[in-house]
Amino acid sequence: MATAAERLANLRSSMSDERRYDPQEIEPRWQQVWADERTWEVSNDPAEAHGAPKSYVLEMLPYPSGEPHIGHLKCYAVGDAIAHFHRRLGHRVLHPMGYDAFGLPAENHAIKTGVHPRDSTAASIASFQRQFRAWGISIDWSRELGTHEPRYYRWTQWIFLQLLQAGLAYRKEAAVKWCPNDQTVLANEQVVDGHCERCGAEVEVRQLEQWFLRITDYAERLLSDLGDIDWPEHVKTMQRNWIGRSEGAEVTFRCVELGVDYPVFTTRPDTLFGATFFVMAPEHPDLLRLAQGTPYEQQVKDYINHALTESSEERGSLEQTKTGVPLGRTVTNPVNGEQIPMYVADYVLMEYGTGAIMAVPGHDERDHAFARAYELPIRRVIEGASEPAPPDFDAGKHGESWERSEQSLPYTGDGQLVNSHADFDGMHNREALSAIVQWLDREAKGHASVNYRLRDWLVSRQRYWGCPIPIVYCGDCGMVPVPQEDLPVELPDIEDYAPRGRSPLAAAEDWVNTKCPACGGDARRETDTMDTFVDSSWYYLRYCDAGNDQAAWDPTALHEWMPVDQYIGGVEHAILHLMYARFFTKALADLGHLDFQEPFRALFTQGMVTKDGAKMSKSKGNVVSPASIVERSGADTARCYILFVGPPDQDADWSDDGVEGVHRFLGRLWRLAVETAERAEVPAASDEADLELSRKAHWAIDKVSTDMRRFAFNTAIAAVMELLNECSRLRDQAAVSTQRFALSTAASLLFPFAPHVCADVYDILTGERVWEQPWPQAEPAMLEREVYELVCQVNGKLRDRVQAPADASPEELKELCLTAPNVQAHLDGKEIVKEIVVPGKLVNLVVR
RNA sequence: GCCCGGGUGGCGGAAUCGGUAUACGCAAUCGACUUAAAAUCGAUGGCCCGAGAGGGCUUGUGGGUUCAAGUCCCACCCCGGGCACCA
Repeated sequence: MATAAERLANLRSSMSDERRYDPQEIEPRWQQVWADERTWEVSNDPAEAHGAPKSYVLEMLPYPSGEPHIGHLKCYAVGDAIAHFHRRLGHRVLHPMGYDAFGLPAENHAIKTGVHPRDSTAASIASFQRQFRAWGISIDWSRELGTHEPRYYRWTQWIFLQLLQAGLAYRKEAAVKWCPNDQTVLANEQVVDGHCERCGAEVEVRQLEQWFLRITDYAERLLSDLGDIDWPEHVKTMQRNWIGRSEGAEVTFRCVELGVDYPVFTTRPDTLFGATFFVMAPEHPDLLRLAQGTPYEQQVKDYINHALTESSEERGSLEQTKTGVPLGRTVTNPVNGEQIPMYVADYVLMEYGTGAIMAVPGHDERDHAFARAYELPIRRVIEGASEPAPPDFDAGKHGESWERSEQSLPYTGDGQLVNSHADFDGMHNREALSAIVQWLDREAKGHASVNYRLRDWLVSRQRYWGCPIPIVYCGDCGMVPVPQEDLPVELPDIEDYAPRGRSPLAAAEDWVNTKCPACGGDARRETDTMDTFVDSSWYYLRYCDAGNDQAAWDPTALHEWMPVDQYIGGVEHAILHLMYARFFTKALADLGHLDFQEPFRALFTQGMVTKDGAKMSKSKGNVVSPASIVERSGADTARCYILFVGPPDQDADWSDDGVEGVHRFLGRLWRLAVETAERAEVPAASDEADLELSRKAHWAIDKVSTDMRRFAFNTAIAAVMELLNECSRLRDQAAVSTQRFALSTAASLLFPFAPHVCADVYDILTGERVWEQPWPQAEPAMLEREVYELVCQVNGKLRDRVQAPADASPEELKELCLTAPNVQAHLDGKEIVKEIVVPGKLVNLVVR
């Protein structure tokens, strides 16, 4: 590499009259330096840290499909800026990269084009690698991984077996979405309006044996530990809603005829006296037994069959009128001994609570709608103090008694209990709630209980392109885990990976037929693969010790780096990925493999990039390719623009004109640096201008430093623009040395956003490497001024501005304000009734 | 329906703790350089009135608190996102 002086000499001879900012020349040159010297690699050896604090900066790993898009550029531009900033603050930064390479899109693409997913994935990964290098992202490439590589998924399988051993993985029959045309199970995302995304056939529901992970065991901790992490509030709220904790009671209703107890979960035990019927979900296993021998037996069978084949979209529709069928049986309401009729209805969900509910039509909208449809009794048991009158209420006719009218039901608010029991009537419902639960507890008819919306995680996929589940089925031994030393169970390299009936792997006879690890007899492999979200639930751990082929990780390596200090990614992962990763961390910690509870200490979610206000999509033809921008304007321009256009956590609209503006700015910086580097040392023509430029540089250091910490990259870049504008304005008045200082400071501050041109500018001006310099420090003295502009207001309106000494007393400031010419004009004989003096800012005179 | 974001010039946006609204950039207009254009450099710029000095108005709408409100409070309108028969 030529020295700065040699390069300047070259520039002089090659472009005698004009220097052009040429990112195509600058960017590869610096990328080469960083690649040759492996600048961004970091070791796990704490001895090499020299006491520097660690910082793990991580962007969500990309799903390699096709070319990187503009959203990737934004994500990695944000992450790289933070990584660079932390390095310059003296931290040891881990900033790795990998690929979430298994999954349905690659497989569907493969089925469509006939290219094997292995090949299309490899091509896409190569394209991501090229782009990441071209963007100049500071990645530790020594830790690169792909979740589809056996050396990675060997440990995914190991984790699965750990969970199995701990009882956190289990098999259960479950209803899955089935496309009768493609003969395959579909993921929920592949079902669009009840139809197969690919062929359009109507989707059916099938009962199949599936693998689940017991995330529900962790519901409470996943909820409560949200308090310990620095995540955006809206993401935490989404997770809270998804976990959906409800407090209430479990209450037992007995079917005397059959002698069976049916517990229900309710959040409103205070309305128990208003329960006038009882409803079970169509999937409830006892329905046929209950209906047997009653006049409703056939109706119940028909209803169940119909309900189970209906798609969840149809069933879930709120508009749909409530349907159901009586079971011909009754249960006893435990609080008053009433016999209430039992129904089956599809508005009750089997997966929540106990799959059965007590129906209180007076105080629940759904139960009310059902009661109206089937003419069931509706009883008021709570009276609100300020219930709104029904729209058709006529005060003259009914007096004050409308509250008791059935017209105003259902009422879901708070109030006093009525029509319940002498012990509870008149009580406020909140008090009655706990009183009734205590009573139930004493009578052994119920108890306080908590329910969650969160369901266990269905992880099996009947698909080819995924991590095989390391299980073998033996005729004699049953289900046998593959021993750890036999891992990985490699995904066989089959040609016919199109799904037919069961998993495509079932057709790979050589692979499926195996020996039982326990008894050595004939056995068959599990043919389902794992959901891709399993692969990405632990990759951040593997980066810490990516080369380890003896274990998933060495605990000391994790101890060194985890948890991730700053995680960056799109909000679209607010629930699934971020919940699964938290679950894995907690489960692995419980199994003694980790010594921390939360994987991501801080989270930043970046906004979408749109074009003309719309999401970019191939069908709209409004896709902006990062590669073409980088080719035309350079990576520095592309990265800076995407951060300058607006706050990075908000959506941003792409504008080609805006890109031009940023490109001009970088060009101005570079040209002014080259010109200044060539100038001989000249003292300041104006000491005042010289000081002003120095001050502006220190102001920019201060401004950019605070903006970096609050992810306000747009205003940080604006501050460097202001500094550069000042450099241009004062170029002939300030000393050349001050110019050099100001320009190299600009480059130093902008380096996290535009690393190539800033490395070049810094080198040209100083001969030093900017990434090896500590982050600049503003001198406090340079941030203070001896005079400032005092704002003079009369009655809160700005009337004048005067120069005020920084150390002036409030009295002096008031006097200064009074002498301001335009203030005088507005006082004009009026009486000053109040004076507000805010030193450093303004004086406000209130006159009458 | 419920829960989150957001609404500021022609446009993207700034205003960090209630204290100069419109930083920075784009687009625009004018000027310099040029035979010319591009590139570059310099200047102007919220709206209305005024020759100017200056004045009035302005942060989705309507109210309120305050010496002072884009910022706080109340009510409403619009846009975007998440969840949605979870008992």
